[in-house]
Amino acid sequence: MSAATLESNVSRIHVIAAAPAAVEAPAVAPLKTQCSTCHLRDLCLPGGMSMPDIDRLDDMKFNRRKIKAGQTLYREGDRFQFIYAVRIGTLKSSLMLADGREQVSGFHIAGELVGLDGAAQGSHASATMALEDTEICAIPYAHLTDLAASVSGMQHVISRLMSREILREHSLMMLLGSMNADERLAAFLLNLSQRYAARGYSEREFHLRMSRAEIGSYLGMKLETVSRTFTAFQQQRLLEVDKRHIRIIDLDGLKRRFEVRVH
Amino acid sequence: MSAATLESNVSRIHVIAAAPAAVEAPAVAPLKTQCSTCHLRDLCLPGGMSMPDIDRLDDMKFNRRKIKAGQTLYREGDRFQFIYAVRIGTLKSSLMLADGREQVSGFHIAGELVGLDGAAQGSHASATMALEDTEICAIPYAHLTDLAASVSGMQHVISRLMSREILREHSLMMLLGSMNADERLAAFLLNLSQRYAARGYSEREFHLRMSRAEIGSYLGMKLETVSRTFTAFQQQRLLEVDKRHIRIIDLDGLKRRFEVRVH
DNA sequence: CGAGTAGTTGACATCTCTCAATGCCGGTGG
DNA sequence: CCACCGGCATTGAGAGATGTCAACTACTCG
Repeated sequence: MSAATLESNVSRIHVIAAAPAAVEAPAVAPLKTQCSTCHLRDLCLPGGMSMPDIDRLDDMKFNRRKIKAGQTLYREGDRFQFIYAVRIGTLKSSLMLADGREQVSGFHIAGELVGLDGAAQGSHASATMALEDTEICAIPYAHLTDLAASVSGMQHVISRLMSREILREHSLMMLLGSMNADERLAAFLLNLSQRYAARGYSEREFHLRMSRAEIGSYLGMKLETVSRTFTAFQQQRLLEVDKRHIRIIDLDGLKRRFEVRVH
Repeated sequence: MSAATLESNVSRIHVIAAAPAAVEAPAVAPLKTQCSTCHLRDLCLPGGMSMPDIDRLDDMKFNRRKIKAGQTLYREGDRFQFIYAVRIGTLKSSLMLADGREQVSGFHIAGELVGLDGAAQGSHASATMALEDTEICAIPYAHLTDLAASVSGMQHVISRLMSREILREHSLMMLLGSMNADERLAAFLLNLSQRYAARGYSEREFHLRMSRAEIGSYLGMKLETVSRTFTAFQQQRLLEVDKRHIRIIDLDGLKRRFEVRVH
């Protein structure tokens, strides 16, 4: 059921502070990862790259880190050094208004990349924290751009990643700007469903890793409204909801209620 | 007053359909532009680049195009070939929901870049049209990425542009997700004010190029609410509003009402 | 001059928020 | 082992903000 338990026996290393950008692998290194043998390679950074290009990625041997539930990967204002690929677990990114209001800007699951927002000003504009015990690959951004100079395809990969992030935010803008509560929650659930499906999990049954308040912040509504909308969907026999466990009964019904390509 | 009339005597060429990506300049070429002599160079693509790098940009000799008010630069689904730098005028970009609902995703003025959203999938995700007679530089994206392979700084420039776009959208998400009507309109006006100021125009007095409905769509509210909020601001002596002409009386008051870094 | 578009304003409907009470866990400590 | 506590979720009632519909004005363009 839980993605976290499926693979939680991987390593025991905790690197919380930013790791030094060591290129040479020391004799006894922290756990390193190669893209070519990663089970997420088609979804993640190397998606769409040619084998020789992926080999060049392998040369970089990315550091892995574990982040416990509730710990932050980076905060607003932190120096931008890495982008991060989620291996296992779930992250949330959020923005802060001066008066403390929070806006969740995204949830990230295995195979997704986080941290691209830092490239514009050299520091992160958002904060990102783990919603459950999570493991990531830290990809030194400078090395990636170096690689882009020599590997022709890499330039495109970076651009595509960023552009994909722009598209993702487009969808959220659409949602926040022109949809009501029902449509927002339906869009959110359908989007999650698709992303789980793409990773081989059930598209109809999953466990939410975020609270009602976090969903609400992401969707621009209050937690009570999220809760009421869940109840309404349940009464309309679209879903079965038990706290954070969701079972979609009528997927087409949900889609009919709202058809949009999110992400 | 109007930026359009200031410089409308530039050229008379109209290229509406996507121009062929002609690299070799024909004997009698359409008007070409060099970044190094452009009055917008500090705000636009070459912003922050070194002189030798800008010289490389000059070699590309971008085509200019004029777009009349109401005409579109590209539509959702069009092949992604160019990014566009606004020289004169104003553009709006928008996204479409299946049922026809529109969400304005941005307004673009001189020195700003448009079209980056196409890089992810090779086709544009949004449509962009001119709100007044507008002139742009068409920058062939493929040439830009070619250049990135040879000019070390160019890779960073592209990434920074995209990341800036991500930040811009962050602000809009913040706005749509966690602000009320007053705050939205205040943020919108302050943002415009800053952008005009950065271009040497008045930060206190300007002419809106977009309708109430377009502002509303951008801010996630109905046109009537936009209108009422304008009236309220006027009654609070924050603004003087005469249709699309805005004069900010109490800039600090507006900021106090809402402090956020947008764009 | 007439039609059409854009903007404003009013009255009312509706949706979402706010505040408050309650229930349901899971963890902790007596 | 049980009582208690804190965090999360649900639900209700009422308030407040924004949307809807409609009327009216001012302009612009033919």
